[in-house]
Amino acid sequence: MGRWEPNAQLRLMQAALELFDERGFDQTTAGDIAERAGVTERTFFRHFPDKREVLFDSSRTMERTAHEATLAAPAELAPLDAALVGVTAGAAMLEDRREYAARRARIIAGHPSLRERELLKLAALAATIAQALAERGVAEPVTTLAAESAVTAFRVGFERWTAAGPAGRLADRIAEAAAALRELAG
Amino acid sequence: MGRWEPNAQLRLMQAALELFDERGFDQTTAGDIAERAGVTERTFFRHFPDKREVLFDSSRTMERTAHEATLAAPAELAPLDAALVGVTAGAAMLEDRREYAARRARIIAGHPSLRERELLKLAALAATIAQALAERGVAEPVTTLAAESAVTAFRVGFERWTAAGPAGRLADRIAEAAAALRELAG
DNA sequence: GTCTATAGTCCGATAGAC
DNA sequence: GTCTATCGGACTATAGAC
Repeated sequence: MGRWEPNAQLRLMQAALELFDERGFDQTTAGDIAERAGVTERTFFRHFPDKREVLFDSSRTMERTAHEATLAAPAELAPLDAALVGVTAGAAMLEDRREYAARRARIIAGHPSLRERELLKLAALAATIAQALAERGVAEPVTTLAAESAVTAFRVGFERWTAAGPAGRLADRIAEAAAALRELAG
Repeated sequence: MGRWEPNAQLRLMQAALELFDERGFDQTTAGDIAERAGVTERTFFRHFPDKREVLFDSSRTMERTAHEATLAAPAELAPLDAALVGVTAGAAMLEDRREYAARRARIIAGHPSLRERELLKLAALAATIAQALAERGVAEPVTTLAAESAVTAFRVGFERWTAAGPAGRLADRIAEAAAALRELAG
């Protein structure tokens, strides 16, 4: 046991989610979050470069996973299929956290500034997958088009997964969205 | 002639583009832009809710045009085709401003905060087109998937149009991207 | 850990156009 | 008189500099 409670970063993330939910993003200052987590405001900004970023820690992990899975997909898969393997692998870490994911998504949907940040993260995810496709020998503009399409399928699938009804698997919702996309483009 | 020079908003937009280009987004304050435009900082924020927005005035027009064109597209067109008619119509206002568009795109690409805002505008464009498709009687999730695919084609086409080589038409670059997207999905 | 600049908001006041 | 665009100053929170 050190001088401070451990896991300051995790405590900050939890405190932020609670406070944004309770009083809204604008009504929550970085100082408020730090206080609830038992640290100073300065410490908040040492862990997160800006106030919004505290909600997007998971996206780096997801990006890395998607990149690796896209690279590791069977060589005979077409670009779009490989990209879908990637996003689906990245999405796997959400399967058993539907309630948390939905709550977080609701907070993000409620504030344009958070939507912006989410779009940036999804664009980064698409860029990473496109990069992996390029490493598989796929050429532009197919890399970008396949990666963007896969991320679109993820987005639509995620939306339906969190929407309502019985849980089901996120991977299935993504596959359904991808099938619908293929049909309308074919 | 009134008390002030007219067209304060346009002057602010031009001053902002120049300054962002000359010294960069971070090194330019709202006060700097206002000064060059001959107004006060306070006036800047009356015209634009935040500093980034001064670069995105055109996107509202583009959105409206795309919405109308999607609605007015021949009834027999499939959802993706109608959405492509929409984005292509919205993109038409850029055809004779390639140099300006490329300069603006370069500035945006150079700053994450501006990329965020652009992604938000493109998401709004996709949402508007999806809305138009819904008014045409198309159901979810096809509305969203077709609109997102059309915007992806626009994005890739725009990128190639501004990239290099002889000018050519933006509409043609969008059509090529759409064709490539169809092929990889089919 | 403190100090500072910038973004962005709120209030009231003022001057011209209609 | 009403409407709209401007200005001036004070104020908070973010975020980065020292």
